This record gives sequence, C-alpha cells and structure tokens, in this order.
Amino acid sequence: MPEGPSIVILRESVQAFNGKKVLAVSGNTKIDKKVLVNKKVIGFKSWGKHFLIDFGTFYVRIHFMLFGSYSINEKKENRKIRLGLKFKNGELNFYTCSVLIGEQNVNKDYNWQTDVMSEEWDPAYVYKQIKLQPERMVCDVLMDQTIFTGVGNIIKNEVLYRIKVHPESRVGSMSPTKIKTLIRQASKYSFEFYEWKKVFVLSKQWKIYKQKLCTRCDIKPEIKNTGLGKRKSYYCENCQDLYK
DNA sequence: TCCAATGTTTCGCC
DNA sequence: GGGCGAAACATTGG
Repeated sequence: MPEGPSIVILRESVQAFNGKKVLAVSGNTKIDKKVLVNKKVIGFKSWGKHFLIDFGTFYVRIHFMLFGSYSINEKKENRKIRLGLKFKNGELNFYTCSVLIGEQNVNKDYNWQTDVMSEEWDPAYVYKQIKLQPERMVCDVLMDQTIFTGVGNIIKNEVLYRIKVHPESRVGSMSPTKIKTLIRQASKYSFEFYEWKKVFVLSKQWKIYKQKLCTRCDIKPEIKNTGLGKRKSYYCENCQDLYK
C-alpha cells in the first residue's frame, strides 16, 4: 500500500468527506482524539507517502509504514482501528499506521516541489539537489524522500531498469542528460504505477522487480541489498550496465 | 509453516 | 558525535 501513487489513490477515494465535519473519533492512536471532534476537514492532501488531513489551523499526518491499511465506510474484521473518523455520510478508518498531529497549517510544514506526483513538482530543483551529492549511489538517492518524495522500492527498481542504469552507480558519474532522464522517469513511472494500481494490473507490469528473468535479456536478475539504505535491488547485470 | 517485504524512526554500541 | 546495525511496529502473500 505505501508508495506515493497508492496515497494519491487514497486521497481521491475519500473526497466524499472533504468539507465534512468529524462527528466522532475512535482508535488506539496516542494522539489526543478530542481535538478532532466537530472540526471540519478543509482538504485531503498527500506528500509522497504521507497522507494529510487538513483542518486549517492544524492537520493529521498518517504514515502507513510497511503494513498500514485503511477502510472506507466499513470496518475490517479482527483488526484494531488506529484512527477512526466518523462523518455524517460515512466513516474512514486507518490501521497499523503512524498518526501525528501537525500543530500548524499544513502548507507551513510541507513543500511539494520534490513530490513526483504533485502539480508543484519541480524537476530543476530536484536536479540541483542531486548535483550537490555526487558520491551517493543512485539507488539511495531515488529512495531519499527529501529528493524523490513518494518513490518507494518498486518504483526505484523499475525506473532504474527502464533507464538501464545499475543501482550502485554514483550519481556523480551520470551524465546531465541521464540524470534528467532519471528525474523525468521517476515521475512518469509513478503516474503509470497509479493507473495500473487502480485497475489491479500493477504487478503484471513489473519488468524486473520480483521477476524470474530479465524481460529484455531472459537471464536471471541479480537480487542484492544495495547502497547505504541496504534496500533490495532487482537488476540485470547484462543490460543495466550504465555507469557501473 | 516460515519468511520476506511497496517503510521509517529510534535506540544503543563502537 | 557520526555512523552503523538492530529493533520496533505487526500484516500479508508467496
């Protein structure tokens, strides 16, 4: 559930509650639930993997971590609700997630220019950030939420495969053109992920992630924890040979 | 049945 | 203090 595109889908799925007043709050979250009662939702936002409920003078931040989930207008059986919001026209429940209150307006805490799915996404700014840290491996940079906000491990693997770059390449060794391609594809693939996920064909589209054979070379992909982040990379030694 | 995994933060050690 | 590894969270699918 947790990569950026999935959170955009969530945001779109809850629009029936936009502008509605919270009538009751439940769940085992540690936040003070009283402060949400009788408050009106000004909007639902997302910043990468963060799901944000805007109440104007403050906001709620939900992060689903690895296992988090939600349900709309129903309760999941045998599951403890972490945060449940009741509205006149339905309910929204979150499970196994991190919940935080932001004490000021959400726009003061968040900047959307790095969010690969935001209208404010700024590829030129992202490019400058990458150029500041040439020693880092591209697998780490792609997963860095302050540079590629919303990119997760699936998107990382598929984008690097698509542009034929080895995950352990130093970004300083990549040409300006290739870095721009990387930036463009991180956003483009995220939107494709979003479309595929909505029609339940996401995993059918994977070209290297969790694949038995490279879909270009028909040879077995490498599987290795790469970079300082040590997150799993699936890659083809034969065709992802650039900069390595 | 077991284990890994679409993630991030925090703690403790060297 | 930096850097690193492990733990914590706790579900789902292969």
